[in-house]
Amino acid sequence: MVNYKHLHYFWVVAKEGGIARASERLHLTPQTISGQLTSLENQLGVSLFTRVGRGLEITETGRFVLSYADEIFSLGGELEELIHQLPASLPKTLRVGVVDVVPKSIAHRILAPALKMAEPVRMVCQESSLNTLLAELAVHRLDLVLADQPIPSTVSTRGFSHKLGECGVSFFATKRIVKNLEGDFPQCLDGAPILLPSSGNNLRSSIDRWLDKNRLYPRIIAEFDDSALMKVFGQEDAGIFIAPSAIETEVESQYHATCIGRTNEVKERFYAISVERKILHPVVVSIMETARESL
Amino acid sequence: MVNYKHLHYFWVVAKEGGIARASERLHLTPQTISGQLTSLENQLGVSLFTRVGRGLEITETGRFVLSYADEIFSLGGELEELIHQLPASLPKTLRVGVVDVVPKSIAHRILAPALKMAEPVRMVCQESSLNTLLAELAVHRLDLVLADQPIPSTVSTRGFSHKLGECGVSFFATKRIVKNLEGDFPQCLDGAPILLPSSGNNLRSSIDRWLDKNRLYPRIIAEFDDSALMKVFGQEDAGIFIAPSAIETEVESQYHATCIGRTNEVKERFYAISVERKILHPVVVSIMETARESL
DNA sequence: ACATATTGATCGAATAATTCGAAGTGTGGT
DNA sequence: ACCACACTTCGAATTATTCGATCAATATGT
Repeated sequence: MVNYKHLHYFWVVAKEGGIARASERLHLTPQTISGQLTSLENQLGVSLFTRVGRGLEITETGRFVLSYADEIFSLGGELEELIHQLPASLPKTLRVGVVDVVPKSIAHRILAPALKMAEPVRMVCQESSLNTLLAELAVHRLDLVLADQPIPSTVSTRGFSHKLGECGVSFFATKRIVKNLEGDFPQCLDGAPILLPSSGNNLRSSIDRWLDKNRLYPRIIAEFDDSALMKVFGQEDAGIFIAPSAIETEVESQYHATCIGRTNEVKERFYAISVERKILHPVVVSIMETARESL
Repeated sequence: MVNYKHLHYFWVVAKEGGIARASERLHLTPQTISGQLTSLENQLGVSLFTRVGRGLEITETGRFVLSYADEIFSLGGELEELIHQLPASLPKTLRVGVVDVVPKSIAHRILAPALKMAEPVRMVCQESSLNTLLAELAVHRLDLVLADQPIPSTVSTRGFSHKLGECGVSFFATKRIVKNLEGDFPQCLDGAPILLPSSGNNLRSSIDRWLDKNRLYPRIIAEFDDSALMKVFGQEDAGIFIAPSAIETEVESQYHATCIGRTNEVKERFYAISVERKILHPVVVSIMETARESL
């Protein structure tokens, strides 16, 4: 571990161009700084300065270290400067990660109550894959992750999954696609162009099983990590696409498609993942309650 | 001054989500960390965590501090990681600042020898105003500044100016401009369109004095901080422009202009400014020697 | 060439900080 | 009610930092 105190002395010495001047600025005696500088060199195992004449000259390695020290102590200075002029009471901020397969309207429905609370809440949303988000959650950069599956047991991350609800899935298609479908739902899916979530995804596995059971073999046009992107492709006549039945009407109006059928044999489930077993964050508590009602 | 040791403990506690887990990772007892954390809060004058249940919850201020700590200690880690895998002998790097009024070909002529030395030298050039460059020089981010004047006495910067040489100035113009000139040099300058260095510049003052003495009142079309930009305007028929006589042929061929006359009454001087009175950097030494010969 | 001021390095003692053991408080689970 | 857990407080032991005294090297001025 680098000693930041030593590094700081080094930084001042490098910027002041000598121990003597550095000692004035730091209100320390030169012998102190000289000693600490030598400690730093020993700890790092590199030489930072070379004596030349009666002064010091920074080495190339020293320059490299200096460039880092510059950034580090600029940040430190900035922190000190800003910490006191922070607004007295920062708005409560809720940091949410949304797994990208979770439909945006579902996410909105779940998160909306947070914004309607008595005390003002600022929400910061981030969208990514489950693994990325779990990593962020682990280091407390997120308060909550919205996912379509509980925390996988293969992941070593500490965390607890809270089921928010589940619902069946509906199939959607634009008029142009519907026109070419033969037969009723679900038989019409056989041989039809379809857009699906990527393999490895939880919902995808369920759908695959269901299609298989019903001897339906649609033509897979494309696979998506992001459900919104999938829907946009669907809107552009790329193929049949899927969404939770709970948001049927939103999908129909937003993407100009019609629901061609639904099943309750495939369930899409939604989970809130948090670090603590017991939910502490008051905003999260209210989210969980509302979610359980509305799904 | 923030205590980076305390800040580091805070960082680990925040990332691990508690003092107990942090103490394991740091191989310290919880009471140590608890104490140091309280010191940090007192020093900063803000509260970073609040007790909730039997654990800690980070405050909004804490989150703010955490975001800085994250960057700071990531940089520190990066530094530690990279410091040992640095190439054993980094190429000697010479950081030069060139004041923008100094013609590029002059700068090249002065700096070229550095690249032809026995040991490999990497050169990093930066172009800006004299004041900006002197500030960089003061904090040892530059080894050398190439300027058209010695270090101004009004500036508090420590530093020493070494005269590299001087030469007269030549006047250039494109064919289209020459065609409209009346009389011989220097009378032809009177009333003629001219491009000049900005006011406040050293060379500019000399030129003004010289023009005045000779009762020449050219029409000043534009003023430039950057001599290269001025020449480009000259090339595009904007007016007569000026360059040191030493680079007459380069200017003529590069900017498709002809020299219409020269004077030795206006001298352009070039200086190398360094922090130490005695030049230590071997590369700089060789630059100075060659420069004195070639100008 | 010499004295002198300036700069950095080394040693050991005084001072300041960090750390840990022991004991205490409050909380949550059974 | 009890115990296990997480954080605090207090005082003593340990460790790190700082400074005075001293030395070595070098540049500057006479």
